[in-house]
Amino acid sequence: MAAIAQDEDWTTRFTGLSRLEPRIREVLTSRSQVIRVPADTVIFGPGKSPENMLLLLEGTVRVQQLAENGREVVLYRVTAGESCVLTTACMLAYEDYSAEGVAETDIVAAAVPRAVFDDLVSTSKEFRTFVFTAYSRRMTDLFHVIEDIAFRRMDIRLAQKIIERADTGVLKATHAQLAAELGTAREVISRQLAEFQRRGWVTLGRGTVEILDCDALRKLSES
Amino acid sequence: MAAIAQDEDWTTRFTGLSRLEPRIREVLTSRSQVIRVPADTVIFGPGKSPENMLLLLEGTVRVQQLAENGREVVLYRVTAGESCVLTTACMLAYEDYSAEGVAETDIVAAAVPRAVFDDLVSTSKEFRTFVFTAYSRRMTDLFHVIEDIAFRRMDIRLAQKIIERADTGVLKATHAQLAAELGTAREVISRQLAEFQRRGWVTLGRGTVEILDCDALRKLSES
DNA sequence: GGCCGTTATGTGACTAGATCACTGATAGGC
DNA sequence: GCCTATCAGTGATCTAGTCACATAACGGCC
Repeated sequence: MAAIAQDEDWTTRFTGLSRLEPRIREVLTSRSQVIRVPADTVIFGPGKSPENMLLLLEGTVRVQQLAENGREVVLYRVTAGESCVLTTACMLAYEDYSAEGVAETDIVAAAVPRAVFDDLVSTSKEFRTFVFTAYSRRMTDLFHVIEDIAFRRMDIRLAQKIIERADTGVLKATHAQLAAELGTAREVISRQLAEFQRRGWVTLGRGTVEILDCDALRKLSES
Repeated sequence: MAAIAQDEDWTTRFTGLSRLEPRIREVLTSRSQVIRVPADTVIFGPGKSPENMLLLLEGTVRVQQLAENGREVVLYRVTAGESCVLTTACMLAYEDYSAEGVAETDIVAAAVPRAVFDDLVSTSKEFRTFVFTAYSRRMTDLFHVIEDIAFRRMDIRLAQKIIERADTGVLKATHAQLAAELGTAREVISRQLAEFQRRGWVTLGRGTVEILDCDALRKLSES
């Protein structure tokens, strides 16, 4: 996670933008602004549509759906090198959505103004492909979320999530946070984790889940 | 639902395309082909990506998610005057999706070849807006589906679906079809409908649900 | 170190929903 | 009038979500 140099050509950090014609690259870098946003900032959400399309250079944005009763579910994450299409979506059209994007870490992003975005879409085939690919990927992500929620068992989903988000072998998250990830209730997570611990797959601590038997978790998550 | 005249300018049927410049309109109509597809045809799906973007002139396309265990859930419907963005999505990029689109009725659509689509996106701001609006709308639809599945009770969702799909006061659908709409099991629907009938809100027949008390259903669906 | 408010987790009882394995009912074709 | 789909009803059982709590661990602060 290298820092961004002041005049670095960050376009090369995006798969899909690497082969832009120099002229387009110039437009993109010169007419957009690199911004920094602290962790936990709400980037967009009901009643807060951003002016710009964001291209994430560093950090991750968590996009989640909120329900009236306070429960949540994570839809997808935007990581460095990806664009936040939802931003584009509400920038260009529809506003009636109930999802919000939150900076999960401190963030560095290129903010591309609406007009520049439109210009680039119309003049660069590469950029068009980049944008449409981003849309498709998100759609696909949403399909997977729907499939998971509607048809997969909680234990399987939890095992999967633990593996996915525990890079070091220890996952730092409370049961409540995991519940919000998966769109379920905290008690459900507590009980499932207790069961995993009983089987010797994990050790639980306050705010942590330590993986003992990754293979067992993986096996469950693939069943 | 008037028939399509052979050389009709169908672009006016689409909100968002009505103010196209004549040159663009000409490109769109002359370089795309009006096709007819019988009901129940799979328009796209895993392993079947179409060559063209479809603009629906008549009929509806049901887009649904399939699970391995045979269960399904309806994601959204594309109606006359809308475009099938998923088609665009898989046309332009990503292929790994598990949703499929099925002609729910006989269909008349304008098939816009990939090259023409790309041309139009780059040359017409109106067309761009049209495409992005379509994407946003679908995204929003998916958010609602997720919210429903994750957080709303089955009885509420069923009441809502009955009202939504029973234009004449009688809904023609089997319990299994309603279950596939809502992503649940047939038995769950049968029991819920039995309860609605017990309360005097509907009368059930083989393959039909007749609404007796629409207000009661609406009240439930809004709670 | 002991006190205290906050946050995190544990647990029982209950309701809703999903699954399984059936049975019974009805329409339509012959 | 019979046969065979297809459609609908039902009990038992399991998983998941809800509610109402009881404990337990941490992080200051005196």
